[in-house]
Amino acid sequence: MAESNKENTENKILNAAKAIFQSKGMDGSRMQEIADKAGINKALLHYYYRSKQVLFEAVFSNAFSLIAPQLNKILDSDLDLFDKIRGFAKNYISFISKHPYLPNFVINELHRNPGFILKLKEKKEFPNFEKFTNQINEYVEKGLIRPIAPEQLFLNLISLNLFPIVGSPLFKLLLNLDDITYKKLIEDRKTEVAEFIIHSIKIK
Amino acid sequence: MAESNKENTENKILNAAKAIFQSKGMDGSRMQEIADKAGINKALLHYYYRSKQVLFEAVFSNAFSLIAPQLNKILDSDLDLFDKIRGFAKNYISFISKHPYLPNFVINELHRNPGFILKLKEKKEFPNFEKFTNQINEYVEKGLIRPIAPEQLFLNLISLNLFPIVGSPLFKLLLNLDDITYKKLIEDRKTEVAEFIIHSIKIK
DNA sequence: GTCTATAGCCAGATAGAC
DNA sequence: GTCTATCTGGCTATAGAC
Repeated sequence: MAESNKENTENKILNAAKAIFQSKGMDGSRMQEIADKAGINKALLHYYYRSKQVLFEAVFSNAFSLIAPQLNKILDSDLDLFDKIRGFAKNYISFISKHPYLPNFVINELHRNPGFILKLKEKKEFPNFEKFTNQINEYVEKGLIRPIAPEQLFLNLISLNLFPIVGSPLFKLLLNLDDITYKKLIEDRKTEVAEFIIHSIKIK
Repeated sequence: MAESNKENTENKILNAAKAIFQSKGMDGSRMQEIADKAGINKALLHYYYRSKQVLFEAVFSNAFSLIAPQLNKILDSDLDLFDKIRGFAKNYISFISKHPYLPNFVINELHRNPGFILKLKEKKEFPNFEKFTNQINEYVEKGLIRPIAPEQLFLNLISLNLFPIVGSPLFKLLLNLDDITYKKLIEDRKTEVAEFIIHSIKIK
């Protein structure tokens, strides 16, 4: 029970740590709780990861590395701009609905520990905006869309897709909606958001 | 040095607690740090607020009660819909730029402690959507804007305005922009966002 | 590799003098 | 009201047996 079990335990730890850290953050998480969730004890947790900090960084780094490829998959594709926007809304909302803590987790921890920013800048892959930027400028020149800064369009695209999910507890409260009604609202956005953006930029 | 100083100390405590809690959250904040920032010691802090939890709830409740009136001020005004959207973008981005931690703080703590949701539902004032909803439906009927669910327009309005500020560390990293360039991008949004929305819904 | 037991520290809370 | 000193509990981390 050596090698294969080691893999097994390590995976159990990472999954447990991911669940706990992503929902409670670094400060709100307890090593004991992670150990319990992984079905082991604290000492073994420290045997695999010397410290809470090290374990946390493994989880954070992993979480962050999910984001960029997911963005690239669409931004960097060969689709027509309007289909790209439609595909992004449809896929990204599904993706984030499955990992609803991810964006807030990353934002919080980047803020809590700005040191991460430098670390990430060194090693990680970032989304490649060149194709997306070129495409937008090209569409503007051809008179297919009205002039807009690619960065602004990107901010709009992400904000419209992510924030209603990230901020769902707040929105539910403000709009006074129950879970089911709100979920339906989000489901509708898989098409709504794309149409909203396309209506805004497309020249008829 | 009784009454007047009590007010004074209590204010110093609340301001210090607000600053610490809103940037570090409940779990990441230390009573010692709040005491230091208020220029007093821990014992006095506990004299005014029996426990960390009580102090935190005072700060949270106060933070939340800033949000609704700020929304109402515009949603519930007598402005033309398009001016309302323009006014919202201009004012709300300024407001949030001054309190950048507020939305995330509220979202995180609502998630961390869902008990707050019930408490808030009991006592707090919420934004009044009736006027806004009626106005949208009226504009749709008159053929001034294309059909859109008022809730979706609300989500779009808030998301476009808030998320680029809430998620600034993430966006700076993804777009690889320095603080000054990003700040300029946000500044531009005070007019960009409104035009983006109006282009999307207005029938020419 | 995995466990039990415990060291050592840190933070919230209180006692009690002034 | 405000302070110094201290209690108490909980949490990270390690020692050491199996």
